[in-house]
Amino acid sequence: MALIKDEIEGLISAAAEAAQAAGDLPQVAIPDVLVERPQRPEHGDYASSVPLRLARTASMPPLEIAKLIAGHVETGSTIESVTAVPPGFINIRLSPAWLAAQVDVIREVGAKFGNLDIGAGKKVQVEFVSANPVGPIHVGNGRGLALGDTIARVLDAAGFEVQREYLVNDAGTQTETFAKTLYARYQQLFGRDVEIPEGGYPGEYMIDIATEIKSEVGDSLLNPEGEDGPPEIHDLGVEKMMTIIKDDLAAIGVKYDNWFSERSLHADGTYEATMKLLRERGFVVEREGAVWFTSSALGDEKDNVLVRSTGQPTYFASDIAYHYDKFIVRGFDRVIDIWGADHQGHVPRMKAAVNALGVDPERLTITIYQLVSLKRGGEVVKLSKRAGQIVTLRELVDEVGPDAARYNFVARAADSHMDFDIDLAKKQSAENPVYYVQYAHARIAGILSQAGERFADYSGGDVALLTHEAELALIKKMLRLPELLEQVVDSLEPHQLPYYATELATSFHDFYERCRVLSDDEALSKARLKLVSAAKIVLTRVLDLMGMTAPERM
RNA sequence: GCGCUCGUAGCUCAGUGGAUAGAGCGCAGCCCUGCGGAGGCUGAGGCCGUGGGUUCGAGUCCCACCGAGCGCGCCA
Repeated sequence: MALIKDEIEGLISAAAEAAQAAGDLPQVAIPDVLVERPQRPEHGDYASSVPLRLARTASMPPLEIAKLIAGHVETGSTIESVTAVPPGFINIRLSPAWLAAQVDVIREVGAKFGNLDIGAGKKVQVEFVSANPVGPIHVGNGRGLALGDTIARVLDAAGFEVQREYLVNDAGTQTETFAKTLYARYQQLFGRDVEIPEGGYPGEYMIDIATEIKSEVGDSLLNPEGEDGPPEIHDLGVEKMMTIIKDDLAAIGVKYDNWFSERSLHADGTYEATMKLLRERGFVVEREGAVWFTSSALGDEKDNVLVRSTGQPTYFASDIAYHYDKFIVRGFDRVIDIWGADHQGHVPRMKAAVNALGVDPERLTITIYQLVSLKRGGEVVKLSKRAGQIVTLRELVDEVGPDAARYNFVARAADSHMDFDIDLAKKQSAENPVYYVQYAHARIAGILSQAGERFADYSGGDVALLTHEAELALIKKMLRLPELLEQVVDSLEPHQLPYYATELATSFHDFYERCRVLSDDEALSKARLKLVSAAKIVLTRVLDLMGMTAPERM
């Protein structure tokens, strides 16, 4: 759908050109017209500072330029007024009649309100979390989950063909250590006096998995004492771990479209094909007994090892093959990788690698989110799988619920260092913005169900009766959603959504306090019911974009 | 030491180079004989880490410094 913002930008742009054509304004280059939303209502609904930026090149006072351009703006039915104000802003006010009419538009568009077509069906992959299958999903991963899933939802709304993917690292040294730990636990269940390996995984869940395996296959995986465990331990363990992880993800409502096995890259020849391509393109050298990728030639600080002197490929080599698969085999137009800040040093070499494969690095976006520190009772809890002191995402979701967990994770910009105070999250659960927003929805549902008794059909309501300040403010807020989505698609910063949701709820609550919906005035009641139902559509949509529910009653 | 990120109200955080810097929580008050008070309204609380610079205009861009997190492996 066309954005009113774009329309206004076009009108101002055209007005500036018209002013030039009329000889009012000198023939200088006009900067891109971008309208902003002023903070103060007396500055109108949209504003442009183009005159201020034009003042120097046009060598005219900005206010005079503003007046000239304002005089040339073609005000149709959408715009109420165009005014030039000091020091040189053009303020634009939308027509109340046009605003009121948008209520019918929103109701007509329905659940799709906010959708954009900027994606034009392009294939985008969002890969996020991809935690190694060596332990349950922890709270820190929750941030990546909320980010990734929300980005995917927004891209989907913007017309991209989106795939959510989880890379299962089933081939690395970490899962080997995991398998050794598991085998030690397994042996312990048979009374053997063995200890879990150095750097292994001491968590309780390992005993649970071992017990499960024992109950399923008995002692059939037990090798003679002193020997390593059979490979089946590894595969069975990874499989069971992935089942736990999938449950954890389901608990917070994230559904992946694809689970990609790292091992498959080696099994199906993708890895070999990738190395061959890198070699052909001259980015591979052998040195000190290892095989290196010359990333320093492509802007990285240093070269990186692809194949260890032991013959084992590094994680980095697998990751290059993985991206070869994403871009060249599967043909995604765009790939978005979401990584924690502990992988930040990996970004330049991954970009370099994609470049080396002959893929435009612009097609790969790597979003880094800062790590989460957990606070409990004012004390910082270290998040470490190996220390066994993990706080699982499941624990958090069980305590605060999936909606609150999601809201809180997505509400922080990825760049910001996040302190997640578990005690506070629990304590505030009744005073949370989460419930503030959901309450607005429940209130609407209450009104609508009550309306059913008196106004079974309000579809004939005349929205032109919606002229109250609070009504118009609510409509304006609703109309912001598509603009916001455009912004999120552009920045990939979905933390704007929760803030918008809160503002929308505030606009509704304010309207509710000031305007009685169900009254003796039948015509006005019907018009307001339309407004309320439109607000319900938009609230539901923004909650859904964050993966949250819109409860009918609380 | 070098690199990335951050530093905004008591706390947790927003703030596409624009006009008088915002929200939630917390704090002090006020508003229910009409649709859900998990609500509304008012108030207190800020040298936007420090110092320079760019600009008509800087919380926002650049540089330096201070402080915090992360990284700098033939780990992932």
